[in-house]
Amino acid sequence: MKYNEYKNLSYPQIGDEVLQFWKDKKIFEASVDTREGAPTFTFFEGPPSANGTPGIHHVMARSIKDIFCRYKTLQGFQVKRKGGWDTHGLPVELQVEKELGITKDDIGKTISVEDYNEKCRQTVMKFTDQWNDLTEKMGYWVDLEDPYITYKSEYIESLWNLLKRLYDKGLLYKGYTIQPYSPAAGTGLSSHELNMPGTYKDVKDTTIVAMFKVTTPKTYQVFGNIAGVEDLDIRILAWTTTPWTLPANSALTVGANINYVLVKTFNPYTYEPVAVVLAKDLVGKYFSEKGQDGDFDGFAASDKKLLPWTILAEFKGKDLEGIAYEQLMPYIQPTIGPSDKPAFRVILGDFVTTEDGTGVVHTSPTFGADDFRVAQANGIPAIMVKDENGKEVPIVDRRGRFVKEITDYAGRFVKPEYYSDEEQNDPEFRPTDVLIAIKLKEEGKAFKVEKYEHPYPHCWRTDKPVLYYPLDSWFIKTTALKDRLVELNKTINWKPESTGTGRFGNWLENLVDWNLSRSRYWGTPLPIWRDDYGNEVCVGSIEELKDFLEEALLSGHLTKEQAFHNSEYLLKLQHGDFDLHRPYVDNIVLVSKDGHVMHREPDLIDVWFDSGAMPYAQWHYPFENQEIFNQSYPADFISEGVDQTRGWFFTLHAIAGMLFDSVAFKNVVSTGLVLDKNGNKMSKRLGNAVDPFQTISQYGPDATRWYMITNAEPWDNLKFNIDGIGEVQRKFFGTLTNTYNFFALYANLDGYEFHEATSVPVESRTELDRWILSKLNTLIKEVGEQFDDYNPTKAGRLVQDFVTDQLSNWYIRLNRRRFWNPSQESGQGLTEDKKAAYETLQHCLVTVSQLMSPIAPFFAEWLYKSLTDGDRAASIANNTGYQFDSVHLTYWPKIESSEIDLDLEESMELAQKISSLVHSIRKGHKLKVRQPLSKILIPVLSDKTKRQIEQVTSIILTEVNVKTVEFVHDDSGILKKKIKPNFKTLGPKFGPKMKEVAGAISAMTETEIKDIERSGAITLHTASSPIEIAISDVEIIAEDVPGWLVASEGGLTVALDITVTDELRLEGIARDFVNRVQNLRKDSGFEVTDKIRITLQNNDSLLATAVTSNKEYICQEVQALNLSLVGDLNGEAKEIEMDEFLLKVKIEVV
RNA sequence: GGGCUUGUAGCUCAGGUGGUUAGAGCGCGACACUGAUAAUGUCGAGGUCCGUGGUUCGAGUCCACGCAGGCCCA
Repeated sequence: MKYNEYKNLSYPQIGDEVLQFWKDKKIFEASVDTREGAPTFTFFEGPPSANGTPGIHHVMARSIKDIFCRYKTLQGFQVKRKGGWDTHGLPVELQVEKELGITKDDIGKTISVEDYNEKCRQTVMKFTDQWNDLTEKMGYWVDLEDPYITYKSEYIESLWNLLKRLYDKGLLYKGYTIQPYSPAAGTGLSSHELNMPGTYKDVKDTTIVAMFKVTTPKTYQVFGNIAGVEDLDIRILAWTTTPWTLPANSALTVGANINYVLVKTFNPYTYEPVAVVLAKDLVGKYFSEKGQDGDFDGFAASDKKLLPWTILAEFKGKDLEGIAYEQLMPYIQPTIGPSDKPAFRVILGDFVTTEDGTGVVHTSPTFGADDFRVAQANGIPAIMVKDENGKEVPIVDRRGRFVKEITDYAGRFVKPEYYSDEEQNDPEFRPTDVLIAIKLKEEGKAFKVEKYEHPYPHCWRTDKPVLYYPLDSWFIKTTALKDRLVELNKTINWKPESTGTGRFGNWLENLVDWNLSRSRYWGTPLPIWRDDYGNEVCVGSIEELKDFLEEALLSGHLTKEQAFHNSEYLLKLQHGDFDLHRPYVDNIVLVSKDGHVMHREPDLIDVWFDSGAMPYAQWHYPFENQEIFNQSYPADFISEGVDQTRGWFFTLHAIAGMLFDSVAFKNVVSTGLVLDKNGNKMSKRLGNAVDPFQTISQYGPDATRWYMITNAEPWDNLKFNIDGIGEVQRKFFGTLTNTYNFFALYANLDGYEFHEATSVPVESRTELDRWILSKLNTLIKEVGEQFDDYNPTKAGRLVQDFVTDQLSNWYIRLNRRRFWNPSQESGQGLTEDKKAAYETLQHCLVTVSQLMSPIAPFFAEWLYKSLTDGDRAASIANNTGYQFDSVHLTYWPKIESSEIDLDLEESMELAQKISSLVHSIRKGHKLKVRQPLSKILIPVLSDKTKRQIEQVTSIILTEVNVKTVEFVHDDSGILKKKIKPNFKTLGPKFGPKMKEVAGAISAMTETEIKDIERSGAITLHTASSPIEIAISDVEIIAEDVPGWLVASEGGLTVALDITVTDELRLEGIARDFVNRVQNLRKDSGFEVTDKIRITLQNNDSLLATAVTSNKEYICQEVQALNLSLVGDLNGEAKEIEMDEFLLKVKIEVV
């Protein structure tokens, strides 16, 4: 047997078998090796972390990656894809802590850093086996033999090298960020620690609405028009729940589009006249309605409980920008840096709301993250002091006390909770916030002081409130190259585009410096050593580290212990069994040129730097593989989830742009999420997560991949419904398998073999053959275009529609007769016609296997091999088409333009439409297809349509079981025409008069329609004026043939003669008879090739006549050698129901 | 709160540059076929195109404002 036939095909089994085949024959390796020397297509693998188990969304993400790599391989590119593992970072640490039942506090106490990191190293690869297993089973081709692993020394060395390059360019610097900090514990808190339950507690704080005095109001336009402005004491109101930050105030932030008002009133504590600025929406919060436009003159004499007030002016926040005010608590003057502007000004910020407060935010860059950001963006300096080493520090020390420069409160804790219980319980005790409130009231700088209850974060260790506090951090100065990064981004092809221009583009536009520092244990150490005297080195390689170590040892400035650690490490470096992680590198002490010892900055770097550096570090560049790197940079293609936009996509882009003035990737597909079928996020906790292993073992990898890819475009979220996979399996894979089996069944019966040299020339094949080949070539073109456009969804849908609608439902169905025509046994050999049919179908199927192979690699392989294995040896010998062992080693099919016949495609479309219309009429009149009818009438208004229909007439006739097609021409006089306005052309001409014109056109008489057809134009008279209509402004269709049954759709009309003549009736009965005999054959278990003898009991003259007069036809159809009518069958007959007869018949194999 | 994104039939999705009657598959109903048969085909029912305004002769499509979901960031 040449083509394997399959009963009860199991898709998971195909997966297993093909996987084994790939392994045995090393097909993946071959798919790379056979492209040696060809242009490369570079793909970067975004490394997953193997410390968790893979989920169904990984199948999705990796299918996308796999698809384009396979596609480009088919296109002839060499596509190397190195796998990788992300191994550092917080999730690993957390998992280890969970497993060991410890917290970060235990590190260095109950467990050494050394042991802790060792545990991380083991844990991080914990599920590697599962990942590898899934990778194989889902058919993701990636090199797992030699993956990059981010914790390896080579990898880290590359990172150090990149950091050194940044450092040398002055792009790596030490600054600070505002982070949650616990003075009681003396440590910063991660966002994870801040999200722990119980962290936020309701506390009652003293809050102050402070009054910031505007200097020289009349110089500002916004106040300029106010009468008597020079006499006003204008104060901007700003509310704070942390009064202790007021001495550090250096700006006020307002919302650009928020409405503010200037309100004339009195200071509620000093009763001095004043005019205050606050958000309009919040006026009601501070002023009672009774006081509006109240008695100003009589206020002094009143009990002063009711403040009179009146609105003097209203303006937008943006009108206030730049206004200067007097420093509220002038203990310390800001040091103005080179890029700074003066402090104590009004600036704009997007985080301002009118939910509470005054709509003006008191801004102290050292004690608020928003404050810091907005201040930096506006060049506002911070209020800082210098410590004993001349280093700038905030006005609150690390224990939470004011520094000495804040004379009134020097040494006081800013939060009462930092005092001991005893101190707090002293009746004389006043929290610092209260002292500040009193002082401001006395100075006439407070508008309102009150207690306010709100949630505030607390340190989970000490239970004391957290401060937002500036902590040292290392930064990459991404802002310095922002413009270039924006430029480079414009050259990247983003799918979808909006991620690139929107999410990513906006992110670049609003870029801040990249904070590299992480206070952790398991990660890449920052390779910077420094002392307290301004000396600093950045180590860029292991070689350098050796040199520095040697220098340090020779310097004589090390203690005994330091020298011991250093020489120990140096020895390890020399032997190659070193570890660049903590704690080992922490013990290295270097010595500066002027003889000071330098310690490593204790930070680790952001893991995103690890992954963003993979283009270089995966090859241990620049220490090794320079050539490979140069060939494979930048990447042609990457793909990850859209959530990576500010993660991996950014870090890749930033490093490439800053160090190599290049993009890191040219094309990127950012993928959406995989949700459950109800659109909820999948999570193990909710139990709605789908197990990828189970899915693949149940449905096989191909249906799973096909479903995920064709159901939604990659960047849309996918609502994953397992039933959808079943549907894809039945609909697409089932149909395709059936189609193949159909081919195999008859090809084997006929002993068909493919010989390229003697194949039937395309031009001498049938209409249907040429049509499907034309469709096929169109398909190749379109699928290629979609893959080129990185749209696998559209590509897959095109293939699927071709297979189900065109190939199976039209080509195969209409050609069945050709295939089962028993030419071989009747001694004719394989006729030219049959051969053409096999060749056409086989070619279609092989091509389909290629087109679908990127998406469904296993099934495509199975299909390809089933179709071509038998021809392999000959093909190799003759260097012809089917020489490749695997579909994945073939080359993308060439588009044979000469085989594309769009006119024929249109013809066939007409045939399909006409057939459908006839079926519809038959249906409406309960005329089953088996009853032949005599005539279809098709009105045609153009010669082209007529010719196109004529080309496929025979196909239509067989499909709908009608004897003839007749065309009704325009001049026959029996057509009834309908005229419709063509709005597209009429629109520009008539515009507003459209309704009138459309009405006039619809009302045209038969004569007028003839007129416009003849002369190409006509003048119509509407109510207002005569109008000129051209033939192109209307659409004329023949929609009715009076006296006939008619159906029409889209301008195509079909009329059907439903008269059943006696002759047709007999023929119908004969067909019915054939049908019953066929059933009987099948029920009796005869072989398809068996010849039979039929004996029919003559008990009805109509039936007898029908059978006799169609005897030849019947015999041929049911392969009867003999058909006889007898008087009585003596009970040997089978009784079968026909519509109106009781059939008594006997069949036997001859 | 901000940026991006999605909303069309019971479900999953199509619907260049606006053109009047909005499509497909599944599901559902009916029928046909019975030599692709645990297949297959045909026909049918099913829609306030998230809402409200606006632009236009004409809006599923363009604009504005909302509502609901998603992601990222605060």
